[in-house]
Amino acid sequence: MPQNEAPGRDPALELWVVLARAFDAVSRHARAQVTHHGLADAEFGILEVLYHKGPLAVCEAQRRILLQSGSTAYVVDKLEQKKLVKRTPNPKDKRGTLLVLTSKGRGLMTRIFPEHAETIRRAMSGLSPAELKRAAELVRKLGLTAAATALDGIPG
Amino acid sequence: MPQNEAPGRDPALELWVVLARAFDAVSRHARAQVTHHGLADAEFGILEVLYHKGPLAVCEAQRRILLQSGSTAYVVDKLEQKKLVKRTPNPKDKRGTLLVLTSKGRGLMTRIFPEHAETIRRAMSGLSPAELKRAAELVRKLGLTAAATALDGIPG
DNA sequence: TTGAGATTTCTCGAATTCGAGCTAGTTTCG
DNA sequence: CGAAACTAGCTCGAATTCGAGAAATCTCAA
Repeated sequence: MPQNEAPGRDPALELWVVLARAFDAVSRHARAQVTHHGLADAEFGILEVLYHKGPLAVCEAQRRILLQSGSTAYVVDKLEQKKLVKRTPNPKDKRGTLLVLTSKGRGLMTRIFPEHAETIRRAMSGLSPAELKRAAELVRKLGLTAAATALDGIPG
Repeated sequence: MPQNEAPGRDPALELWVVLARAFDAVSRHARAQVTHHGLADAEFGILEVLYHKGPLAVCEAQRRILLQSGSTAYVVDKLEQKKLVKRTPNPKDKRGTLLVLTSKGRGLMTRIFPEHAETIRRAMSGLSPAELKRAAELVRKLGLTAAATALDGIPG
């Protein structure tokens, strides 16, 4: 049967395929580690950004974890129930809410973040430091330009 | 306040962050295009693999779309309801089911796959052909080694 | 041949995510 | 000032995904 242009022929489609696979493979490592501590991926994402950046508006945290606002509200609810973060009014913007790590949340991150970093390092140990660096450059450029390209224009 | 080792310092963590962002950015393009035709991402994934490889066992299709078996059954149900694929018994393995594109399904893919390819190409147009090739090499290597690394070993 | 272990596929409930739409607060600028 | 446009964050229903587990079949070494 005549195979219509195989995706492997097109460099962009090929990269798309390997990108999805790599993301999935590394995700599994990250998820396994994080689940191990009773956290969902997105929960860990929020905690991590607060841990590294300090208190943030919900919308700022949201941008970093790549979820829609409805999902973010759901995740923040969970974290509040677990007493890992607290919502506080944002004095700079009365629309907004500031997310703050509780001491319980900070303690948890202090315990598990190093382990998380080690998990990612191990998952990526197939690339040499130079390869990691080069890959990050290229993939960053890809992400930035893809994000900057208009979503709409369906050709045809 | 003292910022604990910023993720930007660690090449592996850095790549992890940009990888997730790039995947997300390109996904949005793919999703927008595919949604435009009334298909979910995973539905398109199944159709595409059948379109390019011919009839496949459910488990083979599943491996390529990176979903768990429960989710795959759900997606295949949807596609059957839409009369885009058909489940047929697998003569080689009585446990299994073979997925076959209907003519409606093949017609749909013939119409929209070229557009999909163009969408991906456009989303990735920020990289030169040489960069695409190099990125694919590195990211493929990353994905393969990450997939081959044991999931369990939580250090500590 | 046989039986332990692996594979394939599905079901089902729970968890997560999306997406649209709403309210309230903010910004822009004539 | 004041209207229009935008932003922040939420709710809610629908869609999707996961994860565990069951049933059928297959594999392969003893």
